[in-house]
Amino acid sequence: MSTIEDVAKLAGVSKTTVSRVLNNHPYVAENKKALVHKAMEELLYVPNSTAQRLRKQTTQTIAVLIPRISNPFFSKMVEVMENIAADNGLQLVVCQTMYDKKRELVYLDLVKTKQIDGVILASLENDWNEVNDYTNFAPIIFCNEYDDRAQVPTVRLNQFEGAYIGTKYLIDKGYNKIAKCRGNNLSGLVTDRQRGFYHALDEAGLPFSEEWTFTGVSLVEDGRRVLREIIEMENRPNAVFTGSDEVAAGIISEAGRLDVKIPDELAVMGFDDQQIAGLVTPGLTTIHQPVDQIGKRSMEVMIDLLHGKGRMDEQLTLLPLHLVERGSV
Amino acid sequence: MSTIEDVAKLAGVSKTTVSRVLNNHPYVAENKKALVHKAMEELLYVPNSTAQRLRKQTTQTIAVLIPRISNPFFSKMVEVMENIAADNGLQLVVCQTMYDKKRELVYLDLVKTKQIDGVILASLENDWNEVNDYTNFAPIIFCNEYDDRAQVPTVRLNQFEGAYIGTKYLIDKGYNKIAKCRGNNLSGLVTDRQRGFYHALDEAGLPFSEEWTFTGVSLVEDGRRVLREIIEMENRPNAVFTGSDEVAAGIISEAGRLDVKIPDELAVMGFDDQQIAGLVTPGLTTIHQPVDQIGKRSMEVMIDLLHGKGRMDEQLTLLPLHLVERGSV
DNA sequence: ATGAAAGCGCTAACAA
DNA sequence: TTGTTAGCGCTTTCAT
Repeated sequence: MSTIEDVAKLAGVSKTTVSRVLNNHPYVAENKKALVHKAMEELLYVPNSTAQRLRKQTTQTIAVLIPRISNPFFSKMVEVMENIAADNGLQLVVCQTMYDKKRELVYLDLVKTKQIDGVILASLENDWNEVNDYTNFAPIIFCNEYDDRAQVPTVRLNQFEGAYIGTKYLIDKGYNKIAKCRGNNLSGLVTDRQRGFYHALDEAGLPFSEEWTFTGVSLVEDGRRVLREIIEMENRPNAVFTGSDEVAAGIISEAGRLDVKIPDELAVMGFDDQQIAGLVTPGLTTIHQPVDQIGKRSMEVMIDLLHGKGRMDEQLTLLPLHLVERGSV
Repeated sequence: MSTIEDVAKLAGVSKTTVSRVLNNHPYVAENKKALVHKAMEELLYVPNSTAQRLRKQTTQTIAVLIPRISNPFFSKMVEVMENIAADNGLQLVVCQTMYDKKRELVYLDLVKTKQIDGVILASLENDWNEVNDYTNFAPIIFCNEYDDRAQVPTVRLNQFEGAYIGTKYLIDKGYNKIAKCRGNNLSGLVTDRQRGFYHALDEAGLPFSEEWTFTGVSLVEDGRRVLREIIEMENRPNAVFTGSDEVAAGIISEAGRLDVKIPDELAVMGFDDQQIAGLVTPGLTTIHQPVDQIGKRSMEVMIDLLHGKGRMDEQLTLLPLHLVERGSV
């Protein structure tokens, strides 16, 4: 591999001049510029980006933390983010926490060791107190997930409202025994959804049984299990608020297998409006989250931060969500 | 940020000794080691990985090229890859070509500028001749996709056989007018699938009409379009080999909407065995590709290469595929 | 067992 | 407009 010095020698100029050509500096004579370019081609010269990084103290790399990329919501989000990153000459490192606190901290350490310029948190496993310190090392922003204590830019939806309108829709359709599902952690997002759910119930004066809360539910297979558990229940709910299209799809599919009528015997409310919502039978009535916009806006906020625009302290972007009717309710 | 020099001063030793402690060298007195550790903690010292990279001439980063991450086949593949990469202290940079030749070359340039230690090609847009030169800069391997001219390690399936058994299954079920879909490019994988498809047809003495080839088809929405076109046809096929579960799901969903009976009026053969295959109605009969294994094996081959094990010239891993019956045929 | 010094490849003051 | 020089932070000979 040839270096900037080889090019300088061959072109008969100094390293500085070569560097200037490389960085499109003004004040380089055209003839020297040509000489340098010729030398570069001759030597098949390519700048070593690691050396550039060391010198410039920047990596042109940002990390996005998600639970797992095979969740369609996140893969779509990452698709959008990566496209914008690429357009801006940035690399995107995908970090899957796999719902694990330790893995999350290992990824955050990348920031300490100067391996990345910024972090987009699209999920959060640890308590914010564990994470807060990392904000000293590089810009960290929230995307979709959030925490009230965090003084960092956040791009998200009103999850309280999302859960509220979903639940209210079920209630307005006459369902009065509504179960709900959630994963394992209780993040800002999950907490707000719970609040929205209960608020709709309270408003309508409907009861809620703890028996109707399913936890640790996030995959299609979990949805199948939930349906099987529901139909075995003594006091059986007639609707379920899933908080996830994957879970909802599992419920619907299993219902088809076991000949449980959707929505007559059980109404199913999804969340996300993933592609699958339009492919199951019946189609999934769900809360549409504008995942493209969330991903796009988040990456833009991050890029602004990297360019010194925008402030690191609180700055909230709230995106709209809405209900999509398809037939499962 | 404190550097190795700060630590050395505070501990009263040389930079060299600190570096030795950092790298678990033998021949460091226990008491000095303790001194160094204490100084590190006191200063909240973290090594700067860019400096390490420059010195060691390695990045601990590998890139994976895919069309787009939101294709469930690839998101699952990347999930597996990233987990193994993380376990081995490697970062995974996701590179979406978006089916674009230029973007693919931009990503391959990462290798030239020493930004990554290796490339996993899970798709290929350019002709291999365009790509071959890059093998001089870093290890490049094929995963799933492949090209006969490439002398690089390849982890893949027998796509000829996959297409053959899928098509033969349709024929054995009595379907005799079989359409097929493909995307836009004609890679090694796609070419082999075509050969397998035609081989089964020839063997059975079945005719094929060019009218029954749909190209530029890769998304759910494309599948919907294909179904609409098929039912308008004069000489209408009674089965379709899609080459993609997403396309197949689109066909099935649109058939449901338009009240076309699957498989009676149209049999649908998928490819991949994505999650969605078990969620549509009827379930998708499809060719199972062991995506977990492909991803896992590819990353292992790459890691071996990085460790100097394994040879860069031809080395083929062929993984098994099989048909899964579900009801769409 | 430890340290001095060279240098990985590049950029940016500063000087000329 | 160009070049000299001093590092960015780390690892690794080579001495001792």
